[in-house]
Amino acid sequence: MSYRTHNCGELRLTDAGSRVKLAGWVKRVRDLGSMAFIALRDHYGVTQVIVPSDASEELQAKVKQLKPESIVMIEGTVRSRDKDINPDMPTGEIELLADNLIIDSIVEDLPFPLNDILPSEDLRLKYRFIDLRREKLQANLRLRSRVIYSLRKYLIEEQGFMEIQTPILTVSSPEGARDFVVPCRVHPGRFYALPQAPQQYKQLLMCSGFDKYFQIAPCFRDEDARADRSPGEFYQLDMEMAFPTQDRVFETIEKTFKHLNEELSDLGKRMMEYPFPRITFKDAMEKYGSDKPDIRFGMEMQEVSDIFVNSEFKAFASNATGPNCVKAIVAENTADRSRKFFDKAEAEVKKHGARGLAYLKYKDGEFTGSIRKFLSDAELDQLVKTLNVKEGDSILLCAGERNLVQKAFGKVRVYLANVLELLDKDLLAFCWIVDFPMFEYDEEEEKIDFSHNPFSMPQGGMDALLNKDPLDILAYQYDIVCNGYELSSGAIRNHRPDIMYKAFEIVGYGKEVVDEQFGHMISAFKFGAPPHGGLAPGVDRIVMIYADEPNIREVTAFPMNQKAQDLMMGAPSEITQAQLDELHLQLVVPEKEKA
RNA sequence: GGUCUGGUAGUUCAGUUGGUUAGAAUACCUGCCUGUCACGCAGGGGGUCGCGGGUUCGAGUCCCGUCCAGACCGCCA
Repeated sequence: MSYRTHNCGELRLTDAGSRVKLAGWVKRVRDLGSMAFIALRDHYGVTQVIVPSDASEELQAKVKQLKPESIVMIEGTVRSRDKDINPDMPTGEIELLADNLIIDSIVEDLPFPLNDILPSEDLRLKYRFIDLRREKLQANLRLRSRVIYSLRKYLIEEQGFMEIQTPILTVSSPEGARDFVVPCRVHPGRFYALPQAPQQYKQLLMCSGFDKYFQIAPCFRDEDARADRSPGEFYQLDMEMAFPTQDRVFETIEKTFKHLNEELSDLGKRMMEYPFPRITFKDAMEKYGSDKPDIRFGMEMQEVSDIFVNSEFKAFASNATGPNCVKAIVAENTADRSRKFFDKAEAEVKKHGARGLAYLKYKDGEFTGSIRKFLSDAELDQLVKTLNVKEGDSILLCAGERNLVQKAFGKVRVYLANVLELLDKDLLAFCWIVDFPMFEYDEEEEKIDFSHNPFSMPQGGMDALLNKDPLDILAYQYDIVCNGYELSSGAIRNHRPDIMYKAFEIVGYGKEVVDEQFGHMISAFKFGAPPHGGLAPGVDRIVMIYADEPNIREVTAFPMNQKAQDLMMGAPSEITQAQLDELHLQLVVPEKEKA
């Protein structure tokens, strides 16, 4: 006995005349009276089954019982559809002439139909096992599997990496995100933590003498969700190399992504630039207002403060010096756009805290627009020259405190790209953001703090820590970005205890504190730590980009909702008093959270 | 923790200035139908308009509160 001889996606005209068995889900029944058609679906595709008018009464009666998503096994003969082929289906040239049909299960009415109109997300997530039957989700998860397989195969076979599993139950760390903690039966009052990333383990593996490590690593962070960020858990391609330079790390990753893109060539994505361009953190902020810029399109912010230092236009002159700035974006071929177009762009900067947005349209060699009358001819000439403005372009200008202008105006840049349809979904614009500052001034705490990762090697090493203004020191800290998504942070690590102590001293932590919080790391570094570094690109985000999905839940089999609940399984859930007792736990649940 | 948008039939949505018995599509049920492929045709059942309160002769619609969802900010070394 067998359930099937073929799957629902493989029969072709050459199979005509064969006797076959198919099994699957009833996608749809089209009952024409004495004859009926059944669209039968499985993981591989859809095949049309015909129950002819001369079929047995028993068979015809069974067809009447079928509902969408019923599970059936159907036996019959493959035949050509002759004139009635369906060119939109891979199996559209044939159909299965049924003579035997077994209903394995008749289903209840579905909570939502499996059509192109998506129901609310909480309903989709509650019945995820049904939602996952959609072709798009099946394709996304197949793609995810291909991505992971390709990365593993290439890193191991072509780059000499090895995959090592690190613990899921580990220790809580004071740095970074909030930990998920796990109580412990045999150690009352003590907790494991789930790893935010296998960061320390991979560094310790380098100290152990492994040369090139990677892992498709689950990571857990108790932080709030975004469209591109799961609450709770996600997967990283976690990597680390011994004795690398920053360039060597970049080269390894660039080759890995190039290979991945070749493996996925059927998806038609092309890399904009290879090797990936490098943009300093400072330049990224000045030009794009973001450390994860989408560089598929231009429209960089340009500095025009100097033009307005002595301007009669006080709104710009007052912002042209000191901590403030005036920046410009040239939007090509937008001089014919309506007032509304520019008003909406202004609403966008205001949403992000800027005071306003001025604009100038350049048409027939003349400027018009909101601030034309306040500017001198000399200033306009300089704008044209500096910005290389062409006939039909318009200039958007934003003035104010530099950090604020960068951020708000940068959002307008992306907003405009969307409105002007400049985003090519088949383009992969990878770039490296490099030279992150090691330290920054924390306004609230009124002290110097690490700006990103305290375990990155400062550029210039000990000499820089001893002799430079801390705020001028850069780190061997980098991000890899694609199409505006941060795929990963990474760094050449600080593997020298003396440099580590000194770096922590600058932000006000004594040796005792470092020893107490990072003792095992420092200890390992004292017994022969090689220079090492790496990064950890997010697997979910890579798949999102290739699947053209703006939401991470569309590339995850069983995602949680924004509030970090699994609506299907009901997690998180209460546990019994007996479980609490065994774990030596007492609960203090806030009144309003009680069920 | 905050901001914005939304919540009306199983599902997706419409619902005008507050005014008759809250509509459409789809799904579901019944009947008809021999080439459909989103099959078609005829008929039928299905609603605490998220919840609570208020204004009003009258509230899906206006006001207040509250709950839920998503996107964003904070947060994410």
